[in-house]
Amino acid sequence: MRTTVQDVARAAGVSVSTVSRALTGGSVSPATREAVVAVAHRLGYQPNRAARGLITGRTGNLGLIVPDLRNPFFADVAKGVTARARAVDCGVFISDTDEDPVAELEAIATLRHNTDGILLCSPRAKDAELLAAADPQNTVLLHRRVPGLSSVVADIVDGTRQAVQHLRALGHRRIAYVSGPEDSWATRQRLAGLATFDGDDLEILPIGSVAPTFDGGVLAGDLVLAAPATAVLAYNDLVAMGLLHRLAARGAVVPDRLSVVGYDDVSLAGMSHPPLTSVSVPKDRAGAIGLDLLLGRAGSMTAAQGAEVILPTTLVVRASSGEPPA
Amino acid sequence: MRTTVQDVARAAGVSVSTVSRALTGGSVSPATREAVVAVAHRLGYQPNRAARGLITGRTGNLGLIVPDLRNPFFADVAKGVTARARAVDCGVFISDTDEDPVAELEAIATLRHNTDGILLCSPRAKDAELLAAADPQNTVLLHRRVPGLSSVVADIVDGTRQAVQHLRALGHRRIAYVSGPEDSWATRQRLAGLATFDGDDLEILPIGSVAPTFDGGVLAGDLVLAAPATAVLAYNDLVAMGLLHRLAARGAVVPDRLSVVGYDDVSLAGMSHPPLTSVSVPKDRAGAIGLDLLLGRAGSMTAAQGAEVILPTTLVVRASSGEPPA
DNA sequence: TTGAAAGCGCTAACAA
DNA sequence: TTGTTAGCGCTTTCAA
Repeated sequence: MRTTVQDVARAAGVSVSTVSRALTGGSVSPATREAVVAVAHRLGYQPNRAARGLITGRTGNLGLIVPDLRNPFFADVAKGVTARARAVDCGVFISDTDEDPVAELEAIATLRHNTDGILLCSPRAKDAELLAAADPQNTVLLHRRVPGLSSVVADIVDGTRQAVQHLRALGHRRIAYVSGPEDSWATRQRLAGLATFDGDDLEILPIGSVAPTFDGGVLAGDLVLAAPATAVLAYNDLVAMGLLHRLAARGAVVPDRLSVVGYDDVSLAGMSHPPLTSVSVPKDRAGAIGLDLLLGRAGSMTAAQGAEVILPTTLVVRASSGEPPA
Repeated sequence: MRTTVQDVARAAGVSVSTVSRALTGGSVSPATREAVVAVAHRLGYQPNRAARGLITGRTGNLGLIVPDLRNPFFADVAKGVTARARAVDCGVFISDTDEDPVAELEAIATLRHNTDGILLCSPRAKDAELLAAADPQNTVLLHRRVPGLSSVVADIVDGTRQAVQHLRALGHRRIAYVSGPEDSWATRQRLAGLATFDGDDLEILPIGSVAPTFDGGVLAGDLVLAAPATAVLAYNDLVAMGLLHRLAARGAVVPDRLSVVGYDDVSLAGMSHPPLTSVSVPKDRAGAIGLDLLLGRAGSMTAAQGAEVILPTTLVVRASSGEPPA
C-alpha cells in the first residue's frame, strides 16, 4: 500500500490537515512543518494528484494534442512543452491524432475534463469544429489561429517574405512555390506572404499542392524542374528534403541549377545535402509560451483572455540557396 | 460547472449507482441503460477519471519516459505507444528527460504513484538506480534490459550480425565500427554482435565512441577515412547521417569509396543521400507491446511476471552499401 | 497554530 | 435490477 497523508500524520503525530498544510504551504509553525516534511520524505510520500485535483479543481496536468509526433516539427513543439512543464511541475498528457481531425476532436473532449487546459498544436479540424469542441477558457492553439481562441503562432507571412527577399537579393526573378495541404491555415499564411510580391520584378510560379512530406517533395521535384524557375520555396523542410533528393537524382545541382528554401528549420535542415536554407520558426518556444498562457504564468496575459501571441521568424541561410545560373 | 453522475442521475430519474453501472457495464436493465446513456450523451457527460481512479485504484493512465523526443527513434516509439493507447482508451503521460538520468529517476518517482504503469524507454540511469526507483510490478523497459524488470527489446546482436554479414557478402573484409555512448546497454549489445565476427577473414576496426548524434557522425567521418576500412557500421542512423555528410564534404563517394550502414532505420534513413542501408528495429511495435504488457493485455504475459520480449531485427538494404573499391 | 469534519466525483459493497 | 451508503486521498472550511 502506498503512503498517504494519514500515514504521514500518524508518523508525525499530527493531524492530516496539518500535514496537508505543511506540505502545500499553509500556515503551520516552522517546527511542525520541518518535522512533517522530514517524515514525509522518510516515508517516501508522494501526494496523489488525482485526489488533490478532485478537491482543488486543478489537476496539475495539461493535454498536448499533436497531429504526428514523427514529424520533427511537432517533436520540437512537444519538446518545448515538456521542458517547460517539468520546470513548473506539471504533467503532460500527450495525444497523437495521426493527422485525423476526428481523433483530434475526441482527444479534446476527453482531455478538457481531465486536465487544467489543452495545448492544441496545428489542429486539422475546421474552425467551427474547434470552437464547438474546445473551451476558450483553457485552450491554447499552437501554430494555428482561430478567432475566439487563444493562440501562439509564428509570423509566417513575414518569414515567407524574408525567404523571397533573400532569393531576390541573390538575383532570382522566377521563384517556384510548392504548396502544402490546400485549405489549411498554414498554407493560406504562406500564400499571403507570397502575395505581397508577385508583380514587380518578380514572378511566383505556383507548382501546386503536395503532401507536406518527403514523398510530396520528391513528387514536386519533377514539376519544379519543368518550370522556368531558378529557385523554389517549399511548404516545409520535409518537402524541401524530398525536393533535394529528387533534384539530385535528376542531376540538377543545388544551388547551381536551382536554389531550394525550406520552411520551419527543423533539425534535419542542417543534415541535408546540401544543408538547407530555411525559415526558422520558434517551435519549442511556442510550446513553452502556450503552456505559460494556459497556466496564467505568462505575465499579464492568460488563455482566458483570448491572447494572440505572434513570434518572429528568421531566415537561416545555408548552402541550398545561391545565385541563379548565368 | 461540469456534468457529474449526479446530474445524469437526476435527469434520468435514477440513482447515481445506476448511472455508474449503466456506463461502466454493470448489471442494469437494457431499457435503463439505454435511457441513461442517452441522457449522459445529451448532457455531454464525461466521467472524471481522477475520481474514478481514486476508488478503483486504476487511473486509466500510464507514463511514458523517453530521453529525447527530438530523436526520431524515440518519436517512433512514442508513436507506437500513443497509437495503442488510443485504441484501448488509455491516457499517456509523457516525460522527456533530456537525456538526464536524474530527471529520469524523478519522473519515475512522480509517475509511479499517479499512473497504472510506466513505460521506460532506453533509460540512461544505472541498473541499480532503476531497480531502486521502479516498481517491477508495473514498469516495462523498452530497448533496455535490466535483470528484475520486464522489458521489450530488439535483437540487436542479431541485427548487428546481419549488417556485418551483408557487408562481408559484398566483399568487405575491413569494417570500421563507430561506437556510441560507452557503458550503455545498447552499445554493449552491438559490440556483442560484432564480437562474433572478429578473427576469421574479417577485421572489425573500432573507431571509438562518439555522441549518438549527427555531429558525432561528422566527427567520426575523418577518423573513418583515416582507417584502412572499406565499410563502416555506425552506432545509429543519426551518426550514419553525420558520417555521410562528412564523407561527402571530404569528397569520398558512398558507397564507391566506403560503404555506410546505420542502425535503427528511422524515417530519415530513406531521406539521406544516398539512402541509408540500416538495421531496422521495430520501434513502434516495441512501444505497443510494452503497453500491452503493462495493461495485462499481452496474452498470457504481463509486466508483473517479469516478461522479456525480444523482437526481431531486419537489415534494410539501400544505396549506401555496395562492393568495396577494387 | 492546530484538529475535526465535510466533501470533491466516483464506484463498490450491501440491502431492498 | 435498483437505491443507499461508505469511502478512495486529499484540501479546506470551521472551531478550538
